[in-house]
Amino acid sequence: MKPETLSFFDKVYAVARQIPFGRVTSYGAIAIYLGAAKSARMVGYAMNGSHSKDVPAHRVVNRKGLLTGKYHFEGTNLMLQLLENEGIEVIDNQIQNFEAKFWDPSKEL
DNA sequence: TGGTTGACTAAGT
DNA sequence: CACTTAGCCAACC
Repeated sequence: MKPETLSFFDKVYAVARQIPFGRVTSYGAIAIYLGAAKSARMVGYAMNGSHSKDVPAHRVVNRKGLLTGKYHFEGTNLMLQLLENEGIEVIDNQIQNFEAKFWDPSKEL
């Protein structure tokens, strides 16, 4: 492989695409998996371009399980709907039983 | 080339 | 307990 052709963003997309159905992860977890633990902000920043990618951005939330990025989706409830569609209960932008749904790429990938 | 940005996180007030 | 500050760093302009 030639990682040089893949920007940090592309790596983020690659990991995000591998998030299992019905599971979620955090920006920081992805950053750690990519070897840039301090670049959690970059992961979120990368998701800005996820619109044109096949990236399930709705499965990526902050480390509290809060849907901080839901306003970046088209509607106000699209992200919430997508999560609920996967069997994830979300109340007030907060994923319920978040720890059970959490998927850590550095451990499971 | 260099300053600004931000879908984060942890720690402090 | 809610808000603020600071650190972080790759992409963007």
